[in-house]
Amino acid sequence: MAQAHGPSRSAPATLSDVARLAGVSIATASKALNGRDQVRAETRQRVIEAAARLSFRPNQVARGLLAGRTGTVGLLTSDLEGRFSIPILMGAEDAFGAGEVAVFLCDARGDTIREQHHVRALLGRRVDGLIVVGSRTDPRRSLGRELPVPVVYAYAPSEDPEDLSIVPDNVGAGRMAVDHLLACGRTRIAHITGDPGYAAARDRAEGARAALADAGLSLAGEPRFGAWSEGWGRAATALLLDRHPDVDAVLCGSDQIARGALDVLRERGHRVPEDVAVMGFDNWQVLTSACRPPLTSVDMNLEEVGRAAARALFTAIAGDHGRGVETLPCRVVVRGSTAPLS
Amino acid sequence: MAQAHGPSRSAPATLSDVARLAGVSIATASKALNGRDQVRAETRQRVIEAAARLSFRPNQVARGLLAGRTGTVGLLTSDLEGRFSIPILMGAEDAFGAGEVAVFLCDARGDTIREQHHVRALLGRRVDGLIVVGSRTDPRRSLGRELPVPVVYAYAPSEDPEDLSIVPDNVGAGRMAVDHLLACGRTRIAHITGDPGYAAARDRAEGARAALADAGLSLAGEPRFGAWSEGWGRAATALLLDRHPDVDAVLCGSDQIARGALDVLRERGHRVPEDVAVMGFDNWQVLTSACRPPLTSVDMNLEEVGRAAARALFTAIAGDHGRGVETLPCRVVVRGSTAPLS
DNA sequence: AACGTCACAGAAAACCTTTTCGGTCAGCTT
DNA sequence: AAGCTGACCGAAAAGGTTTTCTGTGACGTT
Repeated sequence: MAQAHGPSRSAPATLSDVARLAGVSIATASKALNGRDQVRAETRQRVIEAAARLSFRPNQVARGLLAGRTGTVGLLTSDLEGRFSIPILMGAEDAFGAGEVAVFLCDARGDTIREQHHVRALLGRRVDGLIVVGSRTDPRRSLGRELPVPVVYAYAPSEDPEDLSIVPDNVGAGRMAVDHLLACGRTRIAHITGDPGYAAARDRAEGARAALADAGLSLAGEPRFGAWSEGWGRAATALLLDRHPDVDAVLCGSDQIARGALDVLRERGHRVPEDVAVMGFDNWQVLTSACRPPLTSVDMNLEEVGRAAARALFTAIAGDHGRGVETLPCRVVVRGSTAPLS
Repeated sequence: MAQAHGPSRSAPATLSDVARLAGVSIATASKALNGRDQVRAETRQRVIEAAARLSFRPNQVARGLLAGRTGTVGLLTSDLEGRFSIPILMGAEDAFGAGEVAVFLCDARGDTIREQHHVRALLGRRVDGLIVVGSRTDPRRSLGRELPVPVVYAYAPSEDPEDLSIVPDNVGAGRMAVDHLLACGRTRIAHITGDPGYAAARDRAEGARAALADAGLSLAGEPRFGAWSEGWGRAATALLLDRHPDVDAVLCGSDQIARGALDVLRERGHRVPEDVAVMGFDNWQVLTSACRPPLTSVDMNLEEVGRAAARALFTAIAGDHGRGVETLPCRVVVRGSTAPLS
């Protein structure tokens, strides 16, 4: 199966090939192709044709060496598997791709050693900047202030306030969720959420509480912290219904938890959304659309987080450094699991 | 918030800085650091210390320009959002990272124009090779034979048999699934699967049929093609139970379909796995562990597909080209939804 | 003392592009 | 005819590293 011929592997054409074919010097060829003046229109045309014939593509490596900027950035994720990195990565890739910047992808797999290794490798390649994507919104160790290139932290903020971090506004997300439920006329709202070790869980709960307080209300019972799983969603909902049979809304800390809640509600004969409204967080398409009824959820706008991080890195590379933690708003996506009380 | 000072942005040390500090010429410094001979041990030591003091990292850009190989590859996905690309990407990143190769990530978003654009950009950066990751196992258009670097197709094979493609063995996966159900003593096996426009659906069905034929059996009814959704899983299972109330196993074309099937079975009072065994494909953790009972599923070994693609690209870059479609075996992951008939 | 050998260090070329600066030539003015 | 202007083109340097080739001493041999 293996063999050694393969397709044509001729070395790509260089500028001097183009120049030779067009009968001009290298310098003239460069000027002609880059739209600089000092070149007669007719000469320029000859060069352009020669370049086309050889399918010449300027060597970005050489250009990078000369310019001191390579037009590349490193994107360092700590956990590709987790589903939060992907939309951020897509947003960043999108924003950079438009700006002719190429992205090196590195996955540290949650290992600090590997992360250090990747940082060194990326610096060796003279990236113009770095984006560090975390897997949780809890603050993470800074890469340090002594790096030769700007760094932007996305999703997981840096512990160092001198660094620039872009994160979704989880507190605001909790507020928005409760505001939506209040707008639906719900007043007995319970909150079932995930692992209290996660800032996301605490922040969302805090936002929910604050929004209720603003309305002169409070949660039905304490927030129920547990795990980010359907199993916990089911268990906690069962308990909730025993203790507070009159709830008219369950705000769940994730779509998975919400899915579990929906299943138990349905099994126990509660109608959603007529009797009880249910909401989740993350707006994870596969889950929200598989739920019965489809799940209203708060979208964390992660793709926008990625785009914003990319833009921030752009301006930092241009010399204009930001600092501190910048939060981005989320948005409620309404589906069948919430509706006004009739 | 924005401002212009920021951390130290001194240009990284160059080899000539090191040489000057060590009091030797650039050439000697290079030889000392790269372990070549022609350098006295004492001199070498001085150079190494100087390099450490300046935290010198050789400029891979310059090295790449000289060597003609950049130590970079392009990873071109057609659909990052879809969950199949990610494990492949992780496997490839893993295999390359160990080999000191850096990966450019590009997402074409299913758009041919954008794909072409990315290919050109990557070639301009003089990548040593390309991996093209598809979102479906259906054959896709080749990038062409005239590219100056080797290309390996992963997941979605190239239409051109001269190209090298690495794909999971969906036919084999169908066989393995049925073999497992047969080993559990099941004989009345139904198959509910997804969109018949997908080769994955057809291949798995074909494998299932072949394995049953080998055992002198056939499917309970025709394979039920539909959509890759829980909704279809529910609907098809309801129909199936009406038509064939005596099935003792349902092989589902995806974990989502299987989840729908499980829900309907439970709602109708069938015990899983005692009365009916249920299996899915893809081994999508979030789903398999959220199911009641946890779902037995066929893992497509996508990470291994990514690793194999990376290895194949490695050897292709070394000049040893493969061709044709190479299939990789899958594996059954047994959980609570299948068990021997008692 | 002349020569050869050996160990080591440095100069320079190569990789490819961009940019600066100097040079050539036609055409024009005085 | 001499000088000037302006348009155009090419030589060369720069960017950082690796490698080849050419020294340059020290030392040992004849």
